[in-house]
Amino acid sequence: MKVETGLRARKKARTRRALVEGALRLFTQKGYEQTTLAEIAASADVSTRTFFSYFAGKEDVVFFDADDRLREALAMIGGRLPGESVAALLARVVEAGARWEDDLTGRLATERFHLMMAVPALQARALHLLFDSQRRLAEALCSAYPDEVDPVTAAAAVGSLVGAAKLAAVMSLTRGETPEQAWTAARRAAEIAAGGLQSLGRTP
Amino acid sequence: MKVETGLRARKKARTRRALVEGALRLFTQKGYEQTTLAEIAASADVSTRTFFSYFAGKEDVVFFDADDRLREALAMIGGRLPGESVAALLARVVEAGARWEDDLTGRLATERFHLMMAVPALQARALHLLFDSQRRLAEALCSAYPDEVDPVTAAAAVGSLVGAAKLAAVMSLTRGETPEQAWTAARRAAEIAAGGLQSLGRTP
DNA sequence: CCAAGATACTGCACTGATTGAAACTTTGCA
DNA sequence: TGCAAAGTTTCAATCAGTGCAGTATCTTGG
Repeated sequence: MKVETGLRARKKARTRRALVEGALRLFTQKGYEQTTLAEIAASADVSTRTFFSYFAGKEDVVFFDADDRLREALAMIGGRLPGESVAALLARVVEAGARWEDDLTGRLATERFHLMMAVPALQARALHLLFDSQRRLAEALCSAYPDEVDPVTAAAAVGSLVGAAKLAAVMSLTRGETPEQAWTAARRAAEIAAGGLQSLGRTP
Repeated sequence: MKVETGLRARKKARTRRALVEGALRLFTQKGYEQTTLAEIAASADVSTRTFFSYFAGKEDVVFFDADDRLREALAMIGGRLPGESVAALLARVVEAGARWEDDLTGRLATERFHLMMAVPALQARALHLLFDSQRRLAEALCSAYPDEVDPVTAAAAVGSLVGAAKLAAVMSLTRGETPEQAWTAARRAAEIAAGGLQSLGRTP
């Protein structure tokens, strides 16, 4: 896993970033579907055809950092602290995800939220990515706790936590709340999920 | 909500069914992306344009019964038994979903599974549909338990249960297990999620 | 420093999904 | 029967995505 450093690699990185920035700017300016690939490519001074050697499709530009984030989460699970419980580990992973910062990510996070809420195609892509991530996280969890966690348990743990958090966050945003409130809702939902549902529906 | 019965309505229903059957047959025969809308339309003796007055897109044919199933689930939540706990109600809903039968649904369930596992576009659509359903189920849950369940709790309950079940099912299928085994995995995952994750990762 | 060889970029043609508009046909009903 | 609504078809246009062939640009071994 060596870090590329040649001229070629630097140029690629610059173009990639130009594509992301241009695309996100255009998307928020004129709307996602109103923006054509030709315009995005033009904004980064490459041909339309070249766009596809950087991203597999129009939607993927928006999730340019998904790979890195997943990689980080997987690394955290792989390097779990000895004696740490599954719940505690997953809590750490979620927390790290919430804090993720990055030149682009930080600056564009809010716009991306709005885009995702507004554009069905992006919602679908987001869910798909998130789901694939869950699958890989669950697998990693199995490997990290080979004696204690079987595949179904791992799926239950990851799916339940992420499922609860995601739904709570989106519903919060749909209700018109701020991204901060959404994060709070997500954490609370994750806690509820972690604690189990048995007690719900009878006033405590 | 009256049931249409005229010639017009019967004809529409017949065409719709023809489109679904033709599409599913072609999909499993030659593959999803290898099948064009023109072929699907031809298989039902309508023009390509007309296809779009029955379905919003190519992917939607595959999920022709999603609406009905959601409607049923919402009705069950709306008519919850007095005194029934959230967990018990949701368990009933899941169970009813698992038993869903229908001329087409039953016959095509397995093929649909295979398609969904194989075609990314369908996975994405499925997740999106499922997510929207979750959102509406959570809202219904809020209304059904106005005094005991706030939005975040409802999201946590639905998201956690569905998230766990879905991930477990898909991972089971990915592992090459049968649809029956996948259902079993899903139920077990849902139980684990319902019971909470606190205890995981320490040998019981 | 230079020639291969590998990579990346471009233009072009083409398939196929999706949409809008206008003309036409069928069905429901007075 | 004859009109209006609903449903279809035809036609044209847009745009995402893909395959291909040729060109331009790095990287590397010598």
